[in-house]
Amino acid sequence: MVVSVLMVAEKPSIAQTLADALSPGHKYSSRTGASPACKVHEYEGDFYGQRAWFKVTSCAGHVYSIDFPPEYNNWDRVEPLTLFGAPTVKQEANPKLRMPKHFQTEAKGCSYLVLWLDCDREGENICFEVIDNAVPYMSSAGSQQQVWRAQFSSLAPVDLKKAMATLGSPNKDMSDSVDARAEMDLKLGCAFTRFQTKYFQGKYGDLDTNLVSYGPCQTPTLWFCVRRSDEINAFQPESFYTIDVTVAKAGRDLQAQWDRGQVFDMPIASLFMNIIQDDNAKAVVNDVSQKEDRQARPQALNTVAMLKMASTRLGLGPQQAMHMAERLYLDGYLTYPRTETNTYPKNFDLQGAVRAQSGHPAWGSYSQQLLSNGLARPREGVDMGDHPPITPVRAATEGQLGDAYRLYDMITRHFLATVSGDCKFLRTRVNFTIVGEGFSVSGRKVIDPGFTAIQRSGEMEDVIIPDFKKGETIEIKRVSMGSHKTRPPSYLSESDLLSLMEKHGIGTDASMATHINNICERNYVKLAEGRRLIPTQLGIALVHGYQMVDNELVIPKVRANMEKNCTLVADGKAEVLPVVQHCLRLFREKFIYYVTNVELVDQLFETIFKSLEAAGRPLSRCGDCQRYLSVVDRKPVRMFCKTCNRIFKMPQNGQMKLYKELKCPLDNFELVFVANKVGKSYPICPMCYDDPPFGAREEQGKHWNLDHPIYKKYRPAVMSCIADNCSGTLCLDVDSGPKWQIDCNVCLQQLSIFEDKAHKIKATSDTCEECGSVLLEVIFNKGKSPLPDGELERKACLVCDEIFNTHTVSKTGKNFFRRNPGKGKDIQCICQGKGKGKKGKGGKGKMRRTQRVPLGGLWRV
DNA sequence: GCAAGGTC
Repeated sequence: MVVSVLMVAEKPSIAQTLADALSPGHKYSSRTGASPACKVHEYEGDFYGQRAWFKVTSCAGHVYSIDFPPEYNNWDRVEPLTLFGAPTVKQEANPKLRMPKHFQTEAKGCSYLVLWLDCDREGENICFEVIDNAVPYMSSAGSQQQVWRAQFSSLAPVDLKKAMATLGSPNKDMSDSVDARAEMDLKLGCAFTRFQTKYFQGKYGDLDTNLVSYGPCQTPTLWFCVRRSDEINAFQPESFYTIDVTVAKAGRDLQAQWDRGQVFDMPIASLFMNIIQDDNAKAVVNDVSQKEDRQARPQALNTVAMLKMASTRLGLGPQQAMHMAERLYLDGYLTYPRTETNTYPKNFDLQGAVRAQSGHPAWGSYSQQLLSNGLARPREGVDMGDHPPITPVRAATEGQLGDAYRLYDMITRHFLATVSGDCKFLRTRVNFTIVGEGFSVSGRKVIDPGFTAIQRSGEMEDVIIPDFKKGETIEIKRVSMGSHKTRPPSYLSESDLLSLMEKHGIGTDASMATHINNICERNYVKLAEGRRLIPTQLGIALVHGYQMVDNELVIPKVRANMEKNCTLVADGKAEVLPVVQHCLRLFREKFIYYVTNVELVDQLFETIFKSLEAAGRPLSRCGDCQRYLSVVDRKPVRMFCKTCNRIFKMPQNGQMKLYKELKCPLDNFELVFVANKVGKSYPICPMCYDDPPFGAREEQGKHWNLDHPIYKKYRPAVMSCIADNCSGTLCLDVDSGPKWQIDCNVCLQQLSIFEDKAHKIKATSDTCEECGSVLLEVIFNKGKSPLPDGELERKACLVCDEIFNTHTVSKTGKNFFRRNPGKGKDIQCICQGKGKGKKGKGGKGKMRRTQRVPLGGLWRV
């Protein structure tokens, strides 16, 4: 019997590597599965003594990502503090890839599942995402273990085969630690980000960011930049002095180095100066030494090293470099670009990789030379067991790669450099004394350029000096005292920042570039010349603000502590729940403290940014207070009412003007015209745009021009809502007759009038004598009136629940109709005049009739 | 609209 085995890798390229390594004779067929991204490779082989049909496929990273349920994603209605205790849901990380479906279909009929995900915590976590989708659809494996985990430390065929022979089980603890980290990151990141964003955007009109974000990785990343900027600002320059001696030999002037380097005392420097300046002073050579020195060939490239080099040598930002490297990887030019390993695995085919370059127009001959002379043994480094260092796979020209060629060129030259010899050079040092003070002149001559022949930036220039002999006297050409000042350090470069992040464990090889990009995008730092990161006033205010409130919010320790706690979970020394709860409780406290002390941060913002009021320009009238709303034209574009203390989100693109001074029929706000250069121009109501009426939440942010169906459905502004604390407007649903319904456009309270009976209602200019509310005019159909006769006009007060007959066209004279409020209770009709009620009980001239009030009468529902 | 982590 042939059993089926499903094997799953972390990404498509590894599935292919697996099939190549494990299928007998490299014979396998490939097809597309339910996911457009992940192929399925199939072959027949042996699985622990059974004949088996193998299906090798992959994920594309995580199947799921964590988020809040939709109801928690409304920034206006959810208090950020509640996020700490909010539930979370797992969503498909990329629904287009249809990964769950992919595993469900491939799992059918399989008895065994072998998980080949990357051997790190994230990989372990993805194992369980796969298990959740696959196992319920698999066939029984009898008494055998059904789910297996391959543990491999390299992707070399030998290692993969070894892993296949020694399968283990997935580690739930490691997986749990990832869930723990994800939940904490989500909750505290979102809580702080939402609070800060709303707080500062509600106060300032010229914040130059859409989002005032906080995160356990991005915030410490910013902290590094601000700390350096603080150091620069606090820097006090100090004077120091040098003795600059120029000697001459063979017609050449040579600048000598003073053995003391520099002194910080002016009198001392002058003293030496006086001694040396003596007319009789002589420079006598006391030593000439020559030493062979070498510059070591570089280490193999891992991600961080590549990003640093791309930044310093190519001027490419980490994010940009990462994208290029990914492209080159996907197109088969490079090995996987996300790796921490900077040493080649033992069985890495270095020869093959060099041979692949031997036909290249720029470095083909160099590669051939390397091959014929023999490759140098690469330097040792760290093997993290994830992926080999970043290495070119096949040769490519500028024509093939376009823009990305620069990066490819850098990586390939670097690769060739790692298997080239060291750069050897001869250092010559001539020591001489002038009245007992030591000086020297140095020269350098390259003996063997080694790797610098291919890695241009490593190139060294010769410094040739004439020959000197011990004991000889040299001519002193000039002596002077140099006065200098110590200089502050520079702003951090991208490369410096990457090093710091790596050192402090902020982010991963795959995410560091994103964190740096984030702080740029949020306008916390600006990229300056030499790819240096200068914090903006916003970035500085934020970091200094955190420091004043709670320094632990911003220092790298924040991340380190979380990681430490997650490690406890991964090592099985702690349970997920208590760890997550502990950390969240801690951060909840920090959050509360931050919120209560945010004024400290705000003090810093105050000096930098303009208040909403100062930044806005008056545009249109508020529907509630009839004063002018102001618009803040910079993003996020918003309007605000100073009097009502309310902010209205507005469309982010387009010029805003007043629209014919027309008012929104629903809420009386003056309409605003949004003029777009591209696309449509349209009028909107600030209120309806920000908070769509009648619960049309899903339409938030959409255009609410006057053609919107909701404006046709409702006859507006019947009167103000009668609910407590509601400023809404009661609007008549024009489609609802004859069972007329009146809805509040804000609190959504629904009222209805005279089920089945009323013909038409509208607002009048009369008010109720008792409560002062606007009275509605209610017109009944002839014959359908609860009253015996004809067509009546009445006015109704929604607040007092009363209806007044004001006029009748019947012959029965003046009627008065009153109703006792309450569902199911009787209403009474008292006809005054000469009417004749069917069941009239009153005497002459007075008629009484009772009728059961239908449910859904004239009271709140 | 938010975090950080995978990868496409």
